[in-house]
Amino acid sequence: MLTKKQLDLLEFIHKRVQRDGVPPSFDEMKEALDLRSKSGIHRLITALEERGFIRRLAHRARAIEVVRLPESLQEAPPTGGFTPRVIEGSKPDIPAPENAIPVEVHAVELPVMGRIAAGVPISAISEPSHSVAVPGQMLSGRGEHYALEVKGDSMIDAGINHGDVVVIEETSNADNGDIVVAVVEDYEATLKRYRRQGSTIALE
Amino acid sequence: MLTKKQLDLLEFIHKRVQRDGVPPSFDEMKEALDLRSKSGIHRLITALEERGFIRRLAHRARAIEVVRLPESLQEAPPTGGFTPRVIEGSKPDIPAPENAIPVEVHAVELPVMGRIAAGVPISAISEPSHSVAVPGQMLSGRGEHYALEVKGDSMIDAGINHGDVVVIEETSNADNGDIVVAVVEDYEATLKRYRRQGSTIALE
DNA sequence: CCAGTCCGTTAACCTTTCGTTAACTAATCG
DNA sequence: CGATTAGTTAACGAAAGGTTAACGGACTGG
Repeated sequence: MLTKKQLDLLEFIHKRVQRDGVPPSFDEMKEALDLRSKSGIHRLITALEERGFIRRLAHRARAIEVVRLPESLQEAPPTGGFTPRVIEGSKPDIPAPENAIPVEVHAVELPVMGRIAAGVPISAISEPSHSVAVPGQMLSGRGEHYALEVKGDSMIDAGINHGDVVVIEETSNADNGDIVVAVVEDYEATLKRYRRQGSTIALE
Repeated sequence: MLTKKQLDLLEFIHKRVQRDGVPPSFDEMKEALDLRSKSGIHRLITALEERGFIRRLAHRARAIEVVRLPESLQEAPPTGGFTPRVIEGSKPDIPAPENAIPVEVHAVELPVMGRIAAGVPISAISEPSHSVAVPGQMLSGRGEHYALEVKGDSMIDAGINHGDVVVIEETSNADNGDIVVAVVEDYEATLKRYRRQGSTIALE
């Protein structure tokens, strides 16, 4: 996903944030990568932002935030790390009630069918890649549900950010203002807000 | 699902990402598969993408990401790790497998302890009001967890909106940049970003 | 045998990445 | 306000990387 340079820079930023709590300035990054100019940094930053690894505020000094790390930089569990693999809540001991039917299941496992762009359509809804547990409260009871991972920030106004997982309800109709999955040309999918005027449909 | 060639390429890409953190270029893949041309790689890559094993950004250098692996390449799960499996679609009726232990619980019910302001402190963390199911992926494995409902929009930059439910991990220390629950005067709670400079602590 | 798929190859072509210089604009601070 | 610091943009060339079209061989299932 990243070139060597991009990875190097990302790693440097991450280390600095960890150490100082403050992201480095362009000049500091320039030094770190042994460049003679900030322009190169600017371009790398842009590439990292485009790929969803960092988020930033234009024109603000040191306004860079590492959003996610590639697997290769993931911290080792020993200290301070966050290990999403171990499943352990506060009440891990569900005492397996003998010959009891699981009365109320408050969560349902939904398959994550792929990634979807909030804005620009990207590669299609494909095969389930993995699954997430979703609180029963989020399901409508009608229709099938599945999940998609969101790529990009263009639905940020609706509180849908890059990396979020959205739960989709399959339905045969949509109301004005609903957020829908629009499938373009049978293989590209995108998240849009549905709006109908008379007989025409607008996807915002 | 995959041809031998496709599998070989997928395996190679995966190994390279594991080893270097950087996906291989077309030329490198060409070498690895002992081809004389990048075109073949291009075709294989397209096939892999079509089948949902990789994801990529067109025209971007090394912008390939392995999304999932076929069973034949699956790594042995490290002790304590877990491999999320697609269990269920929408149907909440789990057939109650006879004399089976609930081996893997992918969700945990967490109590919602009240509401919290993102910005201005509001009424305290109180009694549990109800509970939500939370995907196991969101828990860290250490410490107790509970949930809070967010009121207000001042953490919107961090993707935390009004009405969201945040999952809190109880811990004895915080790192710079972490978002923490700050309790003021023993009864008011608020969500802030933690920042330490030398011996002083700033809550933004 | 034909149609269809997979695969290897050549070669031209286009786009991105990268380092660099230099000028410009936006925030910050006294 | 003016000086300073920090981030932004344009432009250029070289190198690296990705895309496309076209030809042909091997194989498979009607």
